[in-house]
Amino acid sequence: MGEELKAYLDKVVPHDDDAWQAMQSSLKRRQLARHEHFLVQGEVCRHLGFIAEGYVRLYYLVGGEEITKDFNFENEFCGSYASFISGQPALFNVMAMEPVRLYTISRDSQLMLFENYFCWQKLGRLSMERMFIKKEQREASFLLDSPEARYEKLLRETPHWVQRVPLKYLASYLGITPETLSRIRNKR
Amino acid sequence: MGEELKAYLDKVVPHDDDAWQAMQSSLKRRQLARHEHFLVQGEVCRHLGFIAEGYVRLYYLVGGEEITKDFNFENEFCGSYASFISGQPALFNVMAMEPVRLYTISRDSQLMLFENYFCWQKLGRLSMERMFIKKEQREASFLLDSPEARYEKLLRETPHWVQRVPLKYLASYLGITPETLSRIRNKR
DNA sequence: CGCCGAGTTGAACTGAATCAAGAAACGTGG
DNA sequence: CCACGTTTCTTGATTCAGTTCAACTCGGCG
Repeated sequence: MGEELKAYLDKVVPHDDDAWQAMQSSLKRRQLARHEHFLVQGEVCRHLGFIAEGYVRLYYLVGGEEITKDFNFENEFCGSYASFISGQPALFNVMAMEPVRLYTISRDSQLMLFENYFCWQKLGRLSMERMFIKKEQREASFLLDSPEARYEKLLRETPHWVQRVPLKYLASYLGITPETLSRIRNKR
Repeated sequence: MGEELKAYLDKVVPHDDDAWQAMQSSLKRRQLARHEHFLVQGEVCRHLGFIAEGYVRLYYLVGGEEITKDFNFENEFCGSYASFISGQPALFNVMAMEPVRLYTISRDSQLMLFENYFCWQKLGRLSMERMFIKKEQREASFLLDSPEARYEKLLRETPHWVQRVPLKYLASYLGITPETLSRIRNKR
C-alpha cells in the first residue's frame, strides 16, 4: 500500500525500510466521490491527504460565494496545513473535483514520525520549504503581474490545470471574474 | 553573543547547551547603516539574518519601480529563503530602513546544524510552517479583501508597521498607489 | 531661507466588475 | 442513447474602484 507515496518520497529524502514501515503503517486509504468534501471550513483538519489519483479544489466560502485558493493534483498533499498544524478550524474547503484516491495520515502519526525518524522530520522541513516558495511566487504574481500575465504564467507553468479545471475556477484562482478570463482567452 | 536570538529560540524549541554552542559559533554579527542593502536581487542569498534591532524592507525592483513585498522587524529572520534554499539568484532586495543590528548564519552552517542537531532540524520545520501560514494569510488577503480591508487588517494586526513605515511603502505592500492609501486613511 | 521628498487633493482615465442575455456543453433520468 | 434541464462559457453595455497625472502643502535639513 502507498506505492505512489513511496515513489514520491524516494525522490525527496533518503529513508530506510524501518522508517518506511512506520510511515506505511500510519497511512489509511480513502476514496472520494466527485464533489465530495475532504475538508469543510470550520472543521479542524485532522488528516493530511496524499493524492494518488484525481484532483481537489481548495476554496473559501464567503457570503455564499466560492473563492478558489488552490488546486492539488496527483502526487501532492492536500488539506489545510494551517489548521492541521495549529489545531484551529480550517478557513477553507477541500473538495474532490474528480473521483479521488488518496492516502491519509493523522497529525498524531505525523508528529510521532517527526519525533522518531530524523528523515521524516527532514522531509517535513523540505516539504514546507517548497510550499513556502510556492506561496511566495503566488504573492509575487499578485504584486507584480496583471491578470492577463497571471493567466499566461498558468498556461506556461501548469498547463494541466488549464486542461482539467473548468474556467470559472481558474478565474477565481486568478482573482478575476469568469467574464474577464473569457475575454483574455479570446484575445489570443 | 546572540542573546536576542537565544531568547527567541528558547520559546520555539527546546535545545541543550551543546546545540546552542554549535549554533552560537556559526553566528556572525553584522551592522547595517540606514538604506544599506542586506541583499541585492540577482545575488545568491548566502546568509540569513536574525534582526536584533531595526527593520528591513524587502522589495522587487522591476522597470525602475520598487514594489514592496514584506518587512522584517526585531526578532525575525530576513533574507530570501527561496534563494538561500535553492542557491538561485534572489528576485528581490533587502534594505535596512533604520540602522540594523543582526546576526547572520550561512547556508552551510545551517545545513550542518540541521544534519547534526535534531532540535535545529525541528526548528527549521517549525519556522517554515509559521512562515508558510503567514504567506497563506497574505494570499487570502489578496483573494478576499479589498485594499481598504487589507489596510484595516494592517492596523489591527501589525500596528507597529503603520507607526514605523512610511506610507508609500505600506501602499506598495498592499498593492495600491500612495494616493489611494492616502484617500483610504482620510476617510476615517 | 530655499530645496526636496513625502503626503494630500482634484480631475480625467481605464481595466475589470457587474448586469444581462444568448450559446454551448454537460450529466441525468427517462 | 437520446432529450431535456442545468450549468458553464461567451458577448455586449454599463458602472465603478483604483490609477494616472498634475498641482499644491507640509516638514525636515542643507
